Amino acid sequence: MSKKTISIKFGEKVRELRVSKNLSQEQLADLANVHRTYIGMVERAEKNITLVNIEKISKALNVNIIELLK
Amino acid sequence: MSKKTISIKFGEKVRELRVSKNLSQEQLADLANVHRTYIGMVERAEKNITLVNIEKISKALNVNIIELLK
DNA sequence: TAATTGCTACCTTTAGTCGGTTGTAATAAC
DNA sequence: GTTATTACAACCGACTAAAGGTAGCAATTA
Repeated sequence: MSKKTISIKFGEKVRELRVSKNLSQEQLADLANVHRTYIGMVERAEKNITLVNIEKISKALNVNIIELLK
Repeated sequence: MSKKTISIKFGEKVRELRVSKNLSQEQLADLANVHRTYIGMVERAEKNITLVNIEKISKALNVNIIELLK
């Protein structure tokens, strides 16, 4: 039974996919049209991301939203 | 190809599942520990819900988060 | 007419932006 | 083998926009 919060799991998944696609935080931010510092905050689970931004990031990473929540 | 935003699709799904389980907005709100009117706003896509509240509602509906985003 | 939902308005908290600085690690270069 | 140079991510306030959350009443429906 995992103690990891949903935000932590989500952030880890974003980082994993971003790195696997050889993107910097800034590059991903540009693709998703969010601020560069925001990607770092999401990956570190410092922010409680909204549904619209979850969708933006999933599109920027070229994966289905569901992949980010598995 | 659907023009429905992710928030609209999400709200419809919440309502569909809530009704199918014979819950009022208020009952679901109590289960999820959010306010009664908030559930209505989410179902009507008037709010851009955050990940933490998505999780609360999915647990209250007793479904996996993924079910709410399909 | 009782239960449920919608709508409006409001306040508090936090998501999300912005511009900058700092530390690190790798590469090359002299 | 110490010096740029480059790229990256963490961190830092300060700020703005929007989400979270509540209350009251109108409208709807069973």
